[in-house]
Amino acid sequence: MTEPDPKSPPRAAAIHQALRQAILEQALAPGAKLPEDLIASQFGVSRTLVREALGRLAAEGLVELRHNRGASVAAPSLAEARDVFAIRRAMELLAVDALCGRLEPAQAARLEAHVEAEAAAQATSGPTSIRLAGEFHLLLAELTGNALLQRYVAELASRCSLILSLYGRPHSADCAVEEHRALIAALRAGDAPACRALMDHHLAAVMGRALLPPKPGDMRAVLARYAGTPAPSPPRRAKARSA
Amino acid sequence: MTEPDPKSPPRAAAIHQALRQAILEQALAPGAKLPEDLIASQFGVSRTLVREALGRLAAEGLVELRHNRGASVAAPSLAEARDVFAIRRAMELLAVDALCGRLEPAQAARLEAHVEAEAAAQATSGPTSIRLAGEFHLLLAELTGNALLQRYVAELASRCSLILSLYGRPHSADCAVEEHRALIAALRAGDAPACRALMDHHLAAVMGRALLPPKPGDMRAVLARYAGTPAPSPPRRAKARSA
DNA sequence: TGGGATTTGTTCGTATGTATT
DNA sequence: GAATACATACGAACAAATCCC
Repeated sequence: MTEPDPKSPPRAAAIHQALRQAILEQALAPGAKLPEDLIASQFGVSRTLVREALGRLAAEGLVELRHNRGASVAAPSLAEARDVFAIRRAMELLAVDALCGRLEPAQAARLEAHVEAEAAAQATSGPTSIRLAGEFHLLLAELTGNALLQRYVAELASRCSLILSLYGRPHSADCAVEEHRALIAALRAGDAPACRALMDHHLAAVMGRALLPPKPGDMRAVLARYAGTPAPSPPRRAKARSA
Repeated sequence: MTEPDPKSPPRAAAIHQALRQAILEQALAPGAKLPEDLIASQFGVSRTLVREALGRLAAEGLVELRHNRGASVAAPSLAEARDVFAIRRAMELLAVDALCGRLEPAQAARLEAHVEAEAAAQATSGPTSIRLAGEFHLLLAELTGNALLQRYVAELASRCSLILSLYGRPHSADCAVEEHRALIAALRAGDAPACRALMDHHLAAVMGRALLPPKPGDMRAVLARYAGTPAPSPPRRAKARSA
């Protein structure tokens, strides 16, 4: 009416976004039940919209939907974590390949401004720092101009956040800023191998944080899983759930 | 209880699958409207289940969902086609990387049996031949053991089919069989560069079919679009519907 | 094992928004 | 340009399944 909204405000998307944020911030822990009725009353809407939002979240892998048994926050297994990481790595390498040597000045400026914001937030706000570190990768995907890649990276990054909240350390973004800076430099220089290596190392650091939780001793076994080789530990079963 | 059905029959999934098949077989042409009421009565269910199915199809990129304007079969632009192809290429290269040199005998046997089925169908049934050619790629993804990769490849292959039905030739699977055989050989030999090159060439052939449609004359204009340059043909409108 | 409370799956009706004459 | 016809968005109620005691 009098409001400047060009599109009508999509109501289901608001619920979707709110639940998504709650999950990623661990306000809703992995495995937590998500009763439709409760959520509906909490948001002041009917169950229909909640259902739709839960359906989308399930498509993104953030919630698990069991027939006649309702929805719950996803609790990915380590095997699923490995799958997600492998695909995220491929997608982000695709992004840097597309950008390497083709970065326009305005795009480089956006990246550098973002990293500066990261550096600024690093000193003060913890949550903001984490959020910005993740959004750097979204920005990379966006700059490729490939909308589908952007969607996939967003989805995969979200699942990574959930996985890190399950298995990982609290995520110290200390190193991330420097690694982001180095990547931008390599992109500007058009050094494709360096770009790939930097991105690879950067993501491997994230993976490592997820896989070396309590005891540094089983690092080798954990890495063996990531490599996909059942080599030195045959009696290990792949059913490691709820650990 | 007495029935062997391990899961209850998900009714929405049936509608989803039926619509999906109808779209991929071009029984529903790109751009065609999909009225909830009509589909609901056709399937003998309420509009709610149809809505859910349409939502999933929209998440897969097979239908477009405009607010307050209903659903229609997706009609991807050439820019979207380029995006989909680029990501599919990365995903399938990831699959061959994971499989190269690690193919177990049973897995290799499955692949070869599939290719033999392709060869057999090639002489007789056209639709079956097309279906099997696509399922070869799904089988590759499945053999990696990465369930998420499998889902993504399935999704991307579906969108590719839709794109080919819009812009491509009728798809002659003649060459595919030989290319599939060559890829299996390279996977067994553990020749990673050859694997990547073969898969790359194979997918590039599919892309090429989509991009050189009726007249070889406007190839340049088409390629210009793919490059992302609006250069030589500004008066073209993107409204090509209901053709 | 069984019964009741709770939650989900589904249907149908109404209001709102869009396309058409 | 306004009124009509139609399709969609959303909500409330019914039926079925699950969970808990």
